[in-house]
Formats: sequence, C-alpha cells, structure tokens
Amino acid sequence: MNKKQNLIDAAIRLFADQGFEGTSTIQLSRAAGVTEPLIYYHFEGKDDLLRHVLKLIFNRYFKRLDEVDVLSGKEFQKIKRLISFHLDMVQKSPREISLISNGCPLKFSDPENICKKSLEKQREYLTEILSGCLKKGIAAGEFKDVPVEWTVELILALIVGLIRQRNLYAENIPAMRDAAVEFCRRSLLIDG
Amino acid sequence: MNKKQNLIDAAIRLFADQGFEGTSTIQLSRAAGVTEPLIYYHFEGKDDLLRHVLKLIFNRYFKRLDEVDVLSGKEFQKIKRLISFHLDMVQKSPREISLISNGCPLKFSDPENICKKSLEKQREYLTEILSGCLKKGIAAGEFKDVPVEWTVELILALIVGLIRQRNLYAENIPAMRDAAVEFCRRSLLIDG
Amino acid sequence: MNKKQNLIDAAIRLFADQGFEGTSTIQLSRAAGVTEPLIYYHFEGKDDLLRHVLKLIFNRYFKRLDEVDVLSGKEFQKIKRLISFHLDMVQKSPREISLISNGCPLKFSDPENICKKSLEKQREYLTEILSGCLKKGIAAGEFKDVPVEWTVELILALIVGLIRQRNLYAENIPAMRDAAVEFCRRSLLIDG
Amino acid sequence: MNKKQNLIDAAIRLFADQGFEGTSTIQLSRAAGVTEPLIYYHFEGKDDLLRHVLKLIFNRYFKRLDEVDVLSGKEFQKIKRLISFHLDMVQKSPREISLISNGCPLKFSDPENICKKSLEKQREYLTEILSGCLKKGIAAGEFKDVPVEWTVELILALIVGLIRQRNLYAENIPAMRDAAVEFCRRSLLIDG
DNA sequence: GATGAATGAGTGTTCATTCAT
DNA sequence: TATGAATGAACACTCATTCAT
Repeated sequence: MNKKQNLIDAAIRLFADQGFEGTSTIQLSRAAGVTEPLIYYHFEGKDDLLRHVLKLIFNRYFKRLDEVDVLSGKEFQKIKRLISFHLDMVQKSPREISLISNGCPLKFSDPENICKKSLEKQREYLTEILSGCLKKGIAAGEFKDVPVEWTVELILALIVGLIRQRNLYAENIPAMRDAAVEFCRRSLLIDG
Repeated sequence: MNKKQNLIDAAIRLFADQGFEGTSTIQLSRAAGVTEPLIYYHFEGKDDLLRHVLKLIFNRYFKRLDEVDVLSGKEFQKIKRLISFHLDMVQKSPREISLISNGCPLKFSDPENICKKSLEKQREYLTEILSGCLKKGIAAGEFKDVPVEWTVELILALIVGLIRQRNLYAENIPAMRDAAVEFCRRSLLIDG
Repeated sequence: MNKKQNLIDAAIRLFADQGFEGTSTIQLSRAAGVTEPLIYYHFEGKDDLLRHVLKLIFNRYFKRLDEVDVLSGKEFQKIKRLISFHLDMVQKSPREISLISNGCPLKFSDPENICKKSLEKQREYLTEILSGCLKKGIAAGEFKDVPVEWTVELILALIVGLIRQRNLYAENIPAMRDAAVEFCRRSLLIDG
Repeated sequence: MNKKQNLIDAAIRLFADQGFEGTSTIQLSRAAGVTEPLIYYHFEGKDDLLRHVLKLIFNRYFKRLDEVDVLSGKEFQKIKRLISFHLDMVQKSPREISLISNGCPLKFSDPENICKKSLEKQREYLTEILSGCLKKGIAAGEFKDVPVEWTVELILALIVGLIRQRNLYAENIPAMRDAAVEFCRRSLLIDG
C-alpha cells in the first residue's frame, strides 16, 4: 500500500510539473522508487493513474470546499471566505491546484474526461453559492444592484486568474488575498 | 512558402488543442499536407517550430497591444481599453491565446523557455501601463486610494481568468467584457 | 484438487483455441477462476502445464486406442474400426484432438518436445497395426496386392486430413466416416 | 524495396517455423537484416505483415492452381494432376504451405481472418472441380457409382493429410504421390 | 524545395515468474 | 493451499530525426 501511495504522490508531482504527456512511466516509477510494471499492477495504465489522481484531488477539493462556512455572517463575509479558501489551497497544495487548472484542459475535448465533469461540478457549485450571496446581498441592501449572473462569472474568473498567477509567479498570497477581497468589497458593497 | 505556412498553421492548431508533447511530428506534417522531413527543412526541429510559432504569436500580440490607445482619455478609459483588447483577442484568435496561456507554462522551469521570457515581458509591459494609470488616476482624484501594486496584480489576474473561462466555456464575450469593466469601475472610481 | 482441475481444463480449452504462445498465464488463471501464482504451485510453469496437459491427453488417447479391437474379425474390419475410432474421438473431444494436431507442431524442431515423442509413438503404433492388417489381408487374399508401406502412410494421412477438416468445418461425422470406410474398402478389397 | 522484401521473406520463414505469436518483431527485423521500426514503415504492424504475407502466398497458390490443366484428358487424369500439384507445391515451398495449413487456423474464430476466406475459396474451387470430375466420370462409365459429395470431401482430406504428414515427417514425396494416385485409382475407376 | 527510406532511443504495456505471508 | 504484491525481461510500437536523392 506504501508503494501505491508513492506512485500516486509521484504522479501528482510529475504530472503537475511536466504535464501528462511530458511524463513517462519510467520517470513515474523511478520517482516513486518502484519498478515500472507496478504501475500496471495497481492501475490499468498511465491514463488510469491520471484519472485516479484527478479523482483524488477533486474529492479532496470538494470535501474542503464543503467545509467552508457559506451560511453564517453577512453575504460579503461568505464571498470573502470563498476567495480566501481558494488562495489558501493554492498556497498549501499548489501542485494539486496546478494539475486541476493546467493539466486537465488539454484533453478537454474528450467528453469522458473526469476533469471536465469535475470542473463543471465545481463551476455549478460555486455559481450557485455566489448567486445566492449576491441576490440576498442586493435584496438586503448590502450590495449594489449589480447584474448577478455576470458578476458571478467575474468573481470566478478572478479566483481562477489569481490561482494561475500565483502558480506562475509564486507571489505573496496573503497580500493578494486581501487586495482581492478589498477590490471586491469596493465594487460590491454599498458602503464599500 | 505555402507549405511552410501550412506547417505553422497546423502547429498553432495542434499545439493549442493537444499540447506540445501531445502532438507528434507526423500529425503535424499530415495536418499540414506535407511530409515529415519538410519540418526539418524549414525548422531545426519540433522545438524550433514551437519557438517559431510562439515568437510569431507574441509578436502579433505585442504589435496589437502597441496599437491600443493608452495615452488619450481618462485613466479608466485606458484600463477599459486594455481589458477590452484582451477579450477581443481571445474571441478572434482563441487558439493563439490558448497556446500562450495554457500550452507554455508546462515547461516553465526551463529558463530558456521563450514563453517565460515573453510572458514576463507581457507582464512588465501591462504592469507598467496599469501602474501608471492607477497612480495618475489616484493623483487626479479619479480613482480611490487603492494599493497600486496589488491592484495591478488583481487586474492582471482578472484578465487572465477571463481569458481562461472564455477558452473553456466559450461564453458571451461582450457581456463579460462589460461586466468586467463595470466591476472595475465601481471598485476603482470615486464616483463609480 | 478442484482448482488444479480447473486449471487443466482451462489450459486444454485455451491452448487449443488460441495456441500455447497466444495464451497468457493471466488468461489461464482467470479462465480457471484462480490466481496466477497457483499455476506455479501446481506446476513448474506454463511449459510444464502444457506438458502435463499433453501427457494427459495422449494417455487418454492411447488408453482408448488400446481398447479398439484390432484382433478379431477380418482385416478390413480392423482398419474400419481404427478409422471410426479417430472420427469418434474428434467428435467427442475436438479440443483435445485439436491440441494434438494443431497446437504442438509449432515448436517441433525442439527434440525434447513431448508432442513430437507422443506423435511418433502414435505413428509407430498405428503404422504397426495397419502394416499387420495389410500384410495379413494381402496374404489371405482379402486385399489387393498394394504396396504396404505407402498405403499405410496414406491411410494415416487420410485420418489426419479427416480430423483436420472436421475441426475446421464441423462436418457430418458419421457420413464422412462411412464415405471414408467405403473409399478404402473399394481401394483395398479384392471384391470391393 | 530490397529491405521490404527481406522482411517478407523473414516473415514467411519465421511465422511458418515458430508461429505468429511465437515470433517477435525484433526477431523478424534481425532475420531480415533491418531495424525494428522499418516493419512499421512498410506495414501497419505485425498483424498487417502477417496479412500481407498470407495474401501473397494465397495469391501465388491460386495463380499456380489456375495453371493446373483440369480440362483435357480423362477425368481421373485431372484428379491425378490436382493431387500431384499439391504435393509438388509442398515439396517446393513447404514453408508457404505450412503457413497456410498450420499458422492460420489458430486465429480462425476471427471472421475477418483472410486465411479463413482464402481457405474457403480454395475449398470451393477444389470442390467444384472435383465434383465435376466425379460426376462426369461416373456418367461416362469411367468411375464407379460413388457418392460424389462425400468422396470429394475425402479427396480433400487426403490432400490436406498428405501435406501435413509431409510437413512433419519430410517423407519421400514422389513415392507418396504415386501411392496416393494409385489408391484413388483403385477406389474410383471401374477397371482400377 | 521536397521526399521515400531508414534508424536509435524511447514509449506504454504485458510477459512469465517469484516471494512473503 | 492459496494469494497480494512485486519484478526483470521482453513485448509491439512510436518518437523525433537523418540522409540520399
């Protein structure tokens, strides 16, 4: 069970750093300290290993996302927590996020792609929460009267963009997080 | 010269859709309607073809970026033009932008990577312009007193995120552009 | 003991249908409902399993061949019984015969090949009986004065050919058997 | 073109001697004096090479079979020529015949199998000729009144069996041919 | 300019087999 | 008896690249 875990760890690392196609099975096995055929004992092949790894990462992501408090406090508090959560994750597990946001899309045209399904699930989940926040916030006089649908898209784009920038340039996360929160606060809150 | 162009076009398409490692020289030659060795007549190899293609795309990008009016009008007008410009580009040439924003970063650790250099050049260029706009706008009382450095990062992240979302989900660009501009306007302008 | 038998049964089936080289140990184990290493518990390896299976089949064949009555009756009756016996066998256990007549000869150059030894034993056995029949029949005026050695070869070839045809085209065995017997009767008997 | 031919020759030899599954691509390439990838330049793969080789052999066989005189002379002369033709072929090109009669049937369950198609074509062709000969011979009072259909099957089985025996035991072909012809003559001809 | 033929190095994968339990 | 985990060697096949023409 140890060696299987080594393989998974190596896969996350190498797939994230070099891409799926750019990583060979022999590289994987060496990085995991095992022999090549063991990949085929534990998984059906290189594709299956990727699938397994992505499933794992998405499960982890969704589990943690579920734990984010999106019920209590003011509406903007909830949005702030969502933004912070994503920037925290990219700081703690940059490779996992990198795999999700860079590694997948290449094979995106394939409709069976788990990444596609998971990214859509993520999109739906976040869209629903953010829509709710915005609507309630507008109704309660907390937010300005912004167009909900497009503003949601925009916040999503902002989150995605921040993750990406951080992955490429390894910037000061807390500062960026605060700047992002303030940026949104000013744009959304009536007394921002 | 025709066949060389075919090769370049095929390379842009295939590298963008399948990634560099995911595209073989035989795929390239077939997609271009030529034979494999011709790649080696016109370029030094597959790597060189990528380099050539990226240089081409970045040149095109920088040339167009240079044509964006960042001198006349109010400061926010300039920022608005920059955002619009990028969303227009992704709509007109999604593959080129996709290559720049997805295809490259995989081999990013390599310091010789042309993509890295070009992306940094782009970053510097945009950062400079945006910094100028923000500083001048703040001084002129057009903008709120926001932290310049991080707000620049944020706008960049927003642009990157919007490009990415559009590439994955092919959304309504004009609407997103307007929403993005309004979002920033509210966040930045004193009387937003 | 049950699982060992399952392995043997699976081996007969798979080796006959796909050939020895065309059958993998994992296919064997799955078809037998056991795990791969069990093959190595009960046999020394894949080769040994083949050897075991062939020995088994040849033993069965020789045992039944021994029970064919080649003593009583006229000489042609004996020959008829031999022909009938082989066509009956191929009808009852086509896979076993198929293994003997198709699966083995491929590695025939190897002198250690059990198949080779067994086929030679079979050849000698049948040759001896048929030679005896022909000689006695000729001496007794039952048969025409045919060249014994070559006629024996011919009858053997006929048997082999009939088995093969039946294995490929699954023809009406009783009819073929009768036709074969009559064909030989006309060719051999003085008052055929 | 020379190296391609070497590959084909090597394939005929090795597939016939060791079977298709028993022959590796590296063996093939070494036996042909070329490098492994050349197989994939000239053919689509190992399967395709087998297909090519079988097509070639069957074409050669059918071409020569077409040249056998089955029109002139008495009916038995025609049958004699067919039997002789096959024994001549097995003497001249034993490996080609071996490939046809041993190598193929293993993959026989596959309906796309060229071998299956070709063997059926061969069967039909020979069946038609032999049926004609027998019918005409019986009508003309040349042959005894034998059951045509089954006697045809029998002669086919005899030919197949002779080929097989010769391939395994490398016997004196001319003697066997004469014995076979005489055997059939006695069985078929009224004044045999 | 352009290609058919060819290759060394490497790909993902399967093989028969072993070993600790 | 029986298996889960693991492996060295080999497998069919593809890679980017070269070269003579």
